[in-house]
Amino acid sequence: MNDRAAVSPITVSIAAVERDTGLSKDTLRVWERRYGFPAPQRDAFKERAYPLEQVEKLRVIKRLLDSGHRPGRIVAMDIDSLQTLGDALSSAPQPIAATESTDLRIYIDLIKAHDADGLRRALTQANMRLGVAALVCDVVAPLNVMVGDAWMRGQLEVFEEHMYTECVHAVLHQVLQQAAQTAATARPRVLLTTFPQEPHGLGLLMAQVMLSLEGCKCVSLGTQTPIWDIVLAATAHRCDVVALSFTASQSPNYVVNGLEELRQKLPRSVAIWVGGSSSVLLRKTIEGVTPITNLAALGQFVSAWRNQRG
Amino acid sequence: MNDRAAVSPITVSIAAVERDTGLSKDTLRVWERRYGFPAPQRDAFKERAYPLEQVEKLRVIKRLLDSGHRPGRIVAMDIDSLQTLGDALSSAPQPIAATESTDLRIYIDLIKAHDADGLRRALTQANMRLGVAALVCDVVAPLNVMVGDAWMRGQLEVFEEHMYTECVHAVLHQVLQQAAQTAATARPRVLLTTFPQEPHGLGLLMAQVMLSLEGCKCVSLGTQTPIWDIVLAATAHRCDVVALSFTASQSPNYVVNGLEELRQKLPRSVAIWVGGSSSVLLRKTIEGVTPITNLAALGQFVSAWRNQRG
DNA sequence: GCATAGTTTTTGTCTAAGACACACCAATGT
DNA sequence: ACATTGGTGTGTCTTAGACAAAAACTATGC
Repeated sequence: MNDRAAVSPITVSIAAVERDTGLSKDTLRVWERRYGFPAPQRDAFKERAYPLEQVEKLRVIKRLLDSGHRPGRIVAMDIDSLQTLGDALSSAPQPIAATESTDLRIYIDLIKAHDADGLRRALTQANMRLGVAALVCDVVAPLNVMVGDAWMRGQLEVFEEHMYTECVHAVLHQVLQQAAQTAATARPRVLLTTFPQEPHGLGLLMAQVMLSLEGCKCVSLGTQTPIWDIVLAATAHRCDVVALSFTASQSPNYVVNGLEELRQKLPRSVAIWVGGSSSVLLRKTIEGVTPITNLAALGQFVSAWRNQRG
Repeated sequence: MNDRAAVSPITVSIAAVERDTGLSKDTLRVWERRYGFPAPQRDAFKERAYPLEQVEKLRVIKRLLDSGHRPGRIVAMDIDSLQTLGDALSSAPQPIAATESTDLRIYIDLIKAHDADGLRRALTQANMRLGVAALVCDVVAPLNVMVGDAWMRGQLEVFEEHMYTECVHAVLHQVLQQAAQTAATARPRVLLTTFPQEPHGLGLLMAQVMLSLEGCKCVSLGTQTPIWDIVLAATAHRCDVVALSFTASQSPNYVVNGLEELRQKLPRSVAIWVGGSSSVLLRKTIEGVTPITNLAALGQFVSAWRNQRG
């Protein structure tokens, strides 16, 4: 039926690689020309057929790219050097107390045991023991980082990460429900969403929890709202703040352009708050856009807003 | 700074059109060559600059494509003819009683009024009044269709649809929480997820609610799980059934190929149940894959499974 | 009248190399 | 110390043509 593949063990098409790695077809072809990697075989129709090991390496490269490395330096490196680079990276920025770290291991163990119920229960208990704010800032946030790292090192399967995300989602939704409903007249009114190519909603949900705690009125649009619709929604809901979340998988270019475009289309009276792990947010300052470096500090920004306009 | 645009009122790049319409750059260029539409202007760098009205028309075309029309017939049509086509389409398949329809209008009105709190409250009340099953099958399911249609006709903005989705998500999560927790030993154990290019999780959540009602043990991976990871997860969680959800935005080709691949990699003892609005599911029969035509009938499939293996 | 098999059309994706804007980095000049 | 310049890295866009896969149509046989 499908006479493609069949050249060597298992190979995948360029379209599949684009889906799996997030690198565009154009980029894959240009790297091949410039750096000699990837070096796909050709199938019966002379089209590129990527061996799985090369796709694996491309994923590692993508992850390193997201954390600040440049293609010219790393694309041609062999897989071992890349691994070393990755290890160095993930062990460096860990300002978490050792006791906390060991604490968090029990969650990782639950993920590895595929115990969704247990994970949900453990998170709910952490909520009761530590309180909502600490659950979000001291448990979920560092856990996200640990899970991301473990995945990059190949210690965690994709489906295990998915299960984790789903559990956290459920627990945070529950927390949000329990938190006393905010009055419809509360201020500031905050619109939460992400840009079109950002599918990760966890950061958004964490922000929504923290903002609700601070007594803000939150309206979430979920993920991937077109920029023009963000503007329309902010107007329709009479929002004071638009809060956006970005992960490192975003093209920095698009993030900056998008934010500038949004800033231009949105009335100056509406503030833009951005957070997440995308490194551009810290490197570049965009006029009229406030970067939120960590979730625990969100309360201060809310206070500042109230002082200025309340 | 950005000297692009500026040719005419407002134009967008080909990359932006790809994001907004879901049509690939290749497709956009080939349509231009073959059908004479879209007919983008050129910016200062001779790159394609699409006027907003053309993007709007492309979105309508995309929607018609998803519901079975073919490009050659509709791409060159003018906007009015397309609109007529769309109206004919959405009024035809509506086996909903008139009384129900008018009932559902109140939800649409709440969406139009941008009243997220009110919408959530109305849905929660419907849950108490009608029960969980009726909420899902008689309210949410037909509402999804109405919202989709209203959006295609331009009666609803994207952000309004997003708000609706987010509210339903929250309510269903809440319902799921309240439903008596299923024992860990309950059977069948069902794994819920979608294929990589399917971002819509609402159908999944509805199915999870219905399955939980029937006393199944559900494990959700959220959306967009790679096929290989579905196999790994099904094994790790010792699942009896893998349930997948598809919307019409899926390329039929990919759906069928993906299902065949999954069927091949998964042990025969694990059933595959598929549901959703993708028309291929009904047209083609795939060996070892069970199509679920409507949510209300899910219970029968669960009973059948239990009779056969319990 | 209708099923099956074979042919034609439609459609989206892939290929190739080149051009070029924009971002980054370093070395120069004030 | 700091602005300006220039080189280089990088990804996206451009072109037209080729072609596989799917859909639609046609012909044949019963």
